[in-house]
Amino acid sequence: MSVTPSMLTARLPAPVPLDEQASCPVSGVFQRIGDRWTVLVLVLLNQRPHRYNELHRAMEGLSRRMLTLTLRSLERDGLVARTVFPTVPPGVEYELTELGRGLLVPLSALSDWAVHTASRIERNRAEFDARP
Amino acid sequence: MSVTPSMLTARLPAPVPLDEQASCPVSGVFQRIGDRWTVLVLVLLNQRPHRYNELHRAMEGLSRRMLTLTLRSLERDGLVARTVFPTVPPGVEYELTELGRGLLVPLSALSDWAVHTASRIERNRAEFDARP
DNA sequence: CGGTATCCATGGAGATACTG
DNA sequence: CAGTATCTCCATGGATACCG
Repeated sequence: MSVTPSMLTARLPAPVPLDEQASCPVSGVFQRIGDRWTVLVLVLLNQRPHRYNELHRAMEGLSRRMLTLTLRSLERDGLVARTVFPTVPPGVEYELTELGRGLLVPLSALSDWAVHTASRIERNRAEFDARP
Repeated sequence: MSVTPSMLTARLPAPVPLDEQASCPVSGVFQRIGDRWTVLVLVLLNQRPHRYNELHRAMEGLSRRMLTLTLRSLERDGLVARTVFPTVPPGVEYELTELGRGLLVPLSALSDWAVHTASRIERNRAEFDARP
């Protein structure tokens, strides 16, 4: 079996509300890459190209099914390029495209924010949870 | 009934993988605000403070239940401040905190990226879907 | 007005087994 | 090696009704 439309849309949250995306593009991006694995894959591929099983080994707890789904989705958007080497056994390499590398720029800014505010947020949560 | 821990954690994707967050802070942020509504609420509150039902009316398709969950989660993290006016009937206002406004900075960068690449990604998807 | 409690359907995602 | 197919579970989140 090849890649079916249902496979590719399976991981999307819901019947994507188009006007919401239009009114708020950020929301669209977040729903697109805000799952458990996508960002992690992007970060790994930003370091260097990876083989399929290399990615699988690098990410504890990620099933092959979800890895495939995640990679296909990224490939569909043109954020990741998939290259097959017709060797025996076959080898497949994944790497970021120019578009994908571009996404990592604002993502890095977000990462910086997360690192800077992590302890602050942790305190806020503890404080909130301790409230009557 | 007051706010229970289960209510607040209910919307989190899963038993939050702590070491993943540590190894990749971006992933943590995304899992935190990558749901359907959080970013939308943040954007609305960035325009000006809103009352509860004002937010509810502004967002088509958002149930009161999810609005409350979303707001509580943001309040817990200290991204949003909740102020009760002891009037009759009671009024509650939500506004961004300094921390919350800070988050909107990298979020804007991401938004710019999304706007700039939207058509490109749409083309990529159409192209991918048209492949044999 | 600003929530909360409960019930329930849906679909996201893990486990497992199979294939070119 | 690099996937795919199927089954299954349960958390996410909508609908509805009630409350201070």
